[in-house]
Amino acid sequence: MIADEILDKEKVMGEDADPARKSIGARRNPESADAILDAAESLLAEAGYSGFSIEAVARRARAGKPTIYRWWPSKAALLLEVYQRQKRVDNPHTGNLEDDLVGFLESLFSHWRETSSGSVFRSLIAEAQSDEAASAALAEYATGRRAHTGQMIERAKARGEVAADVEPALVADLIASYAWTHLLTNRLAEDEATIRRAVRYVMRGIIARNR
Amino acid sequence: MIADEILDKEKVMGEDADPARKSIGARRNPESADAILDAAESLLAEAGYSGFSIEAVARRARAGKPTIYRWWPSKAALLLEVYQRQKRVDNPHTGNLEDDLVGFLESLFSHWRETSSGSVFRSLIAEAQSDEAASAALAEYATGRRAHTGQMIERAKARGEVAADVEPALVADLIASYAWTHLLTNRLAEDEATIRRAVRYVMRGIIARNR
DNA sequence: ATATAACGGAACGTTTCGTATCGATAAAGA
DNA sequence: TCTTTATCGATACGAAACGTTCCGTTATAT
Repeated sequence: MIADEILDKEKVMGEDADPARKSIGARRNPESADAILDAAESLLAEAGYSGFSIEAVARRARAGKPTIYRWWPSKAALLLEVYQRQKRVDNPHTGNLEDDLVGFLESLFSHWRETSSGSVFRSLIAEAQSDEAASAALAEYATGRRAHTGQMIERAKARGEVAADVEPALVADLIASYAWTHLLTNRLAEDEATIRRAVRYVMRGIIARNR
Repeated sequence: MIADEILDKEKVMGEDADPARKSIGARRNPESADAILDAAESLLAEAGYSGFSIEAVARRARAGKPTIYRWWPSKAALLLEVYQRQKRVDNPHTGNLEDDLVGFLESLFSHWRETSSGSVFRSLIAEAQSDEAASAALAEYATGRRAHTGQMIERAKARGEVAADVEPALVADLIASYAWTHLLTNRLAEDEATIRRAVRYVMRGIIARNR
């Protein structure tokens, strides 16, 4: 087919991850975009949300402000992509729900502590208070994340580890809330024992009695 | 005593709520201060954190910006006082812990929904991401609030309603986290049944078995 | 080789923060 | 009654950041 060559080139050059882009010729320079995202991420890691401004990002990335605004319509959009680019914490599956939940929270906390991810997420929450798009994106992400954790509980329920009348989504909500609040109040340094005790209260409430 | 008259006058005029004030002659005009706080609160109620700026507050309160900065050192400080001026939701005591917790969450949710309190609190959380003082104040408030809820659980424990090995502070943390997260993700409209189901999971985990 | 388009840099207008200066006003003391 | 003092609103200011527009350059695609 004739279009193949064009498609190939577009694939190589474009990395067009955003299907909402209108103009045909519009495509990012991957190097430039990466430098901008890297700069934004490192600024957030160093100074948190206070140090995050489009101009500071442009300075650090040696990019022009118009370049940033060409690809990201607002500060919130850039923040959002930095956030989405980060690696997800995946749910462990040890065969024991309590260990799964504790392991999940521990790796989430350490991920938030040891990378820029915590700062980015806190900034996104802050931005969501004054930006509608960020608020919607945050809500959507939170819903998806809860569903993911819910599946972890669903599997335990299938194993008979969890009582039949337990709603995994609600339990996942409790667990996720615990994590969020600790992030927002600078209490990520909890050790495993504390986390395990908190999880145990939830566990005792949902565990199958007839074992 | 000789000092009585002077003290009386200071009491009438000053309403010196801020002991950190340095200059002796410095005291707020209560009417002016109230107008400023009212303006800030109504702006937050109408447009949320987006509509909150010192200049907008000054315009609405028919006050000068320097007047605001004379009494509040920063945007965060004003936000904080608006927040602290709001009425607290007090913990019910029905003699049944589950009813207490559900009642507490319900009245907290409706208070956040139906007054400006929710907007103010969300704004405070946002501000805490870029202002150190707001962050410290938020952390302090959160600690105190958890302790308050913890006492509710402590009472139930004294009644024998809760297992002996339960740490009230940790359970209070779970409950408060649930509330915060729902505020931040625009999920305050939950009905009583949903809240009760969430609380029930916690309850089942902490309830005394030997009843 | 030429047209296209993204790029960095600079400048612009706007908004907001927080500060400084000014004259007016209202209350306290002599 | 007159003077002093402190607070008030108004206005202007510098600094910073947002988001936009223009320009000359560089790199890509045909």
